[in-house]
Amino acid sequence: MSAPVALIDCNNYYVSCERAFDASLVGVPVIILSNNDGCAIARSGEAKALGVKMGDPVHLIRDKIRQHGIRVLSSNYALYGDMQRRVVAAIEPFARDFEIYSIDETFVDFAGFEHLDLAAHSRAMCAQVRQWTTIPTCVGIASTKTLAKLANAAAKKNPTFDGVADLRDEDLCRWVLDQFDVDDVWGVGRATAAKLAGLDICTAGQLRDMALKQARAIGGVVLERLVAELRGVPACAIETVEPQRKGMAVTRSFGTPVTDMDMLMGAVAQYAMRAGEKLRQHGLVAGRLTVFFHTNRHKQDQPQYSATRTLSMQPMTNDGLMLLAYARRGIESAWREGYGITKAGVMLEDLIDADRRPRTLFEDDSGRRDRLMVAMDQVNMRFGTFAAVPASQGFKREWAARSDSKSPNYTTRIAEVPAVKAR
DNA sequence: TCTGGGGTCCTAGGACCC
DNA sequence: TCTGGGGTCCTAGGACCC
Repeated sequence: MSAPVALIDCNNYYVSCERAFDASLVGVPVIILSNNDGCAIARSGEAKALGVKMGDPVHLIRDKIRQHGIRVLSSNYALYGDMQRRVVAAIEPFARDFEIYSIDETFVDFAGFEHLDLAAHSRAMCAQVRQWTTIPTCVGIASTKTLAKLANAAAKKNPTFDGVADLRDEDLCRWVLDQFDVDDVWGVGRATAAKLAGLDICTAGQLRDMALKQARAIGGVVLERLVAELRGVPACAIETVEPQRKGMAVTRSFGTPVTDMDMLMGAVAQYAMRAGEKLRQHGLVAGRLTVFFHTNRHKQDQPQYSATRTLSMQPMTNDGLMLLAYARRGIESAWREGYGITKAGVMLEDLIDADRRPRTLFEDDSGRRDRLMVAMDQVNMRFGTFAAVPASQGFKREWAARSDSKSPNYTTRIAEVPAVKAR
């Protein structure tokens, strides 16, 4: 028997974060919108019960929102990111080790804890998270990460588990796997589910019983590993050290279409500067930059244009103004008049640690540019994003994404911290 | 008027080399 | 007239995740 693995997952995470600071959101249907206030990306239980689906475009559910008085909020990532820090701090004392898998999910290594009643231990962990953050959580325990994901889903779905499902019991595991559709399994998406349906494999239990060879034939090594995991044979370990990242991106949709190259340049200037900031935060430099922009693909009756330019950067850099210069070249070479551009972005690849950066013969080693970047980071940190920007970015930002109903930065900006009044 | 953003991994196929 | 086989590296694209 392999060591127990648990997945602790926050319920309706973004909504729960908002509720922590606004009691009027408790007990009523709430949805959180994607960037640009485009579609619903998080829903309270009440909103799910009203039939709001993940990814529903908000303009298609206006009637439902009005009819049921659904509360609608723009997303507030500064808040969700900061709350995650607090959630993880509450989990930490209960785990031998852990892997932060996403903004609302953490895998917990329970190796060496087998002598404990792990369900009780997990409930204590959830109680700690709730006390420190008010955020409700569920836990799934199993012998592999894939089974822990399903255990967690079972704990959320079936009230008899009371928030914690332990699938190390084989009979219980079989019973639960037969309850879930194959596309509920972690790693099975639309394409794979369709192939499996052709073989009459429709439940997680049937997928577990599939021949490994056949799994390999239709879904490659990924599906083969997945079937092994469903059988309780670990094929993916808990990653407790954060792996070196391979790329990063800053991309946005525009609030209104952009038809002017200078205006596009303004948006991309902001993304390039932000990308440089992210590189410096992670202590990295990049060797390759891709800039892209395109028209609205949902409107096929309008003229479509999509462009991508990839440039290799020498020397490798994390200097925002350098990134901006490369991005500018890409845009100038790809720009065409006569289109309404609705999205653009800057992506960086070939990332390595800044202190392992290969030196080139003719570069400026004085460090002046590094100091400029440090200064800009400090100004923006202290006076708010966009306090110091290159002139090409402009200050009007006509293209800025919509964010009409964002909650305050309760925990990350001192001016917006909620005040508690004594009576 | 109105449809997100940011990642990872795997595979196939071309270029190139010996 | 006849024209190998195998390895590596890189890139683009698909699939999936939250």
